[in-house]
Amino acid sequence: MNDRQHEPFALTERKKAILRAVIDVHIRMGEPVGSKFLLQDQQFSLSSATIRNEMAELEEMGYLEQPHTSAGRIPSPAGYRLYVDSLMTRYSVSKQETTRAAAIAAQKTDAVKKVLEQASRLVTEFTQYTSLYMYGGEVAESVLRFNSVWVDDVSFILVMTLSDGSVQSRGVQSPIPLDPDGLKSVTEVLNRNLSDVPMEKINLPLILRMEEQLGRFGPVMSPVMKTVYDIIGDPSPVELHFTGLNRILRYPEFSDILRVQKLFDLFESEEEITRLILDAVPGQVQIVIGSQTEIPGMEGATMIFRSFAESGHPISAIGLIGPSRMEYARSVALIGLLADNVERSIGHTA
Amino acid sequence: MNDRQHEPFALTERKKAILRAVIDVHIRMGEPVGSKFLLQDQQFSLSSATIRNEMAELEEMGYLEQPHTSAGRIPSPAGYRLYVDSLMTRYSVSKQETTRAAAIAAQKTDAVKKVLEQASRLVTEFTQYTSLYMYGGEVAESVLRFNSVWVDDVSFILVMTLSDGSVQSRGVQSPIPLDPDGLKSVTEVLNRNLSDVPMEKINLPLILRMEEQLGRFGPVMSPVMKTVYDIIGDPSPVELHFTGLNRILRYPEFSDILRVQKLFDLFESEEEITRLILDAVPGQVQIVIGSQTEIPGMEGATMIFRSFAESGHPISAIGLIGPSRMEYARSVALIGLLADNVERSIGHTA
DNA sequence: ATTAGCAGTCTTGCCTTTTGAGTGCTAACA
DNA sequence: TGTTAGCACTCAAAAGGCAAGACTGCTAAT
Repeated sequence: MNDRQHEPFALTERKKAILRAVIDVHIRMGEPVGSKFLLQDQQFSLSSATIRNEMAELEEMGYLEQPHTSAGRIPSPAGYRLYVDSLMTRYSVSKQETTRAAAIAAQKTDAVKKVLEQASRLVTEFTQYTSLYMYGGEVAESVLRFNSVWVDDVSFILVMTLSDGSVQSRGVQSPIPLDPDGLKSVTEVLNRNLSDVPMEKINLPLILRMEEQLGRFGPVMSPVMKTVYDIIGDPSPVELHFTGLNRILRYPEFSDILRVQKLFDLFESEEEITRLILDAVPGQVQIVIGSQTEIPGMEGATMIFRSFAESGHPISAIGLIGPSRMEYARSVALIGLLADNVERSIGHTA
Repeated sequence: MNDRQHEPFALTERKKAILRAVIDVHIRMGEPVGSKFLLQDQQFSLSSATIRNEMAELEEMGYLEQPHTSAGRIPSPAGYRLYVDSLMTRYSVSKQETTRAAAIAAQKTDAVKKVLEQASRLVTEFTQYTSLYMYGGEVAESVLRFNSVWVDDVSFILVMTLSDGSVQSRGVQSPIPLDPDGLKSVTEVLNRNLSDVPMEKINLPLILRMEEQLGRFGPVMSPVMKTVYDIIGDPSPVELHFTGLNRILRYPEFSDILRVQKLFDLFESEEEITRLILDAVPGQVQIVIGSQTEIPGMEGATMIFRSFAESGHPISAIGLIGPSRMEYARSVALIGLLADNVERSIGHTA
């Protein structure tokens, strides 16, 4: 219907070069970049007028935009997208960064959360952007084996080896006096009836049957089952943590308090960001350019992250959030490096 | 030396009433309050001129200040101090608040941190201010007793009952094949040599002696000692967590991005706030009016908190941070209520 | 296809003016 | 002696006007 049958512009090499230059400069300076400045900053064997023409076409193609008529150009979300997908020059991590990151893999603590947190701290330290980590409530399906340690007449320690390989222990108060032999039979009954039984299969008949088998030690079941439920019962909700929230405030695009408010509302609700991570393909660095999404509050911000999967779906992640005008190459490389090390570390424990 | 021998003003009841009124109104409106407005808002049987005189004297006494000559008065830090100490009208918590808060004490999970976190969430939900909790690295002094659970030839689980009453377990990989009897003797040696021995007393000669006692199982000591060190060795640093950081952005006194930056820098460093809590008297609600301290970034903000002590010194805390213009009475009451419940809850576990 | 030159646009900074809220002071009053 | 009405004064904040400067788009020449 539109009469303007407009020969679509081709993305020539020269256009690419100019687009890259514009984005590079904008990332460095944070301000709209004009044809004249571009000319003297980067070396092009062209005149400013030609660059102006090219920039006008790049704008029509949707890669650049103009805050107002008499201003320079800034990259559009689509421009950033093209940039990160195929324009930017790779960054290779420094020796020092590699070494520091390796420390994550070195410590093989059981605690996945600690590893993620440390990685997240390093992200902020390296990049100076706000970093985040998601920690999925990795709830074991079932208890593989029960062991117990006798403490005194009314208390003992229940040690549970879980289906995910981890080990949890809890103190249990017994409502009746219990000698070491009694405890032994309790443990046996638990192993016989509950080994590798998922939570949803543990029902009242089963519990009653166990109480019966225990005879006079039956009353012990009540606190024991409470403890079991505590361990494999309710899937603790996904956690989302941020480090270096002050960092994002340093950028002029977030000098408007209203924008910061919206961004922090987004952080606080946790929901949107969590879903973003859960929906993404695990194992590779993702770049989400805020204004390309429908997520309120993400305008002008970009999130880079990589998630870690367990049996197929993402369960945890590390990443960063900064202005869309961001050092992409470096950020992507560093998230990749740190994620590699996290993966190695939590792989070790399994 | 100063010739101006100025009869010091007395803090008459009328002055108190006016000061209270000024602060009440300022808390509600957020703007400097003038004599005329005060008159029509609250009912005084006085003229605006009289109030002006009184306010001028209150200013000279240091309780009020004037942003500029032609503005109303705002409370000074000292004014707020007087207000919270003796002027404000008590707030009594609602039935609903009491009930909700009681849920904290109800769940007696081992995890102190979880309790603090939940309390912190409730603080924000109730008051709509940014809340925080501090969680002190409660490191046990020593291991009271070792128990072990045999898993397979090369791995076992070490269960340690600590001096603070808690129980920790860790999987250990053995460098040499180990049968159940071997594990038993390892455990015996540990109990004989390390029971209730504080970290600083565990030195190389002691470890060597144990290896000797173990004979061919000596090599097991290395991973075991690593685990022990992991549990009682390095005091994990004090943690400080915030909830509802977006809340503070809603107040006009924090609409200036520079102020917000400084405040968030303060949050991020954690050091100053941690010390504030550690230096305070535990067990009672503390009110720290930012501008009365030397802490950079606290200007215009007020922190209300209560800490929990263990053997005398503060180890954890919950609290909130908001603008100095804050609903003090309600905030204090709610922090008190929630802290009571936290105390009850973590008391139960001990 | 490229470029020089120029008119046109729109933000930004700066200065001045106006407005209005609130004060302090003086003089009258109970 | 304490209280009040009235008035001149101050100062921040808002509104308006003006000049500077940075870029652009377009036209015409190369």
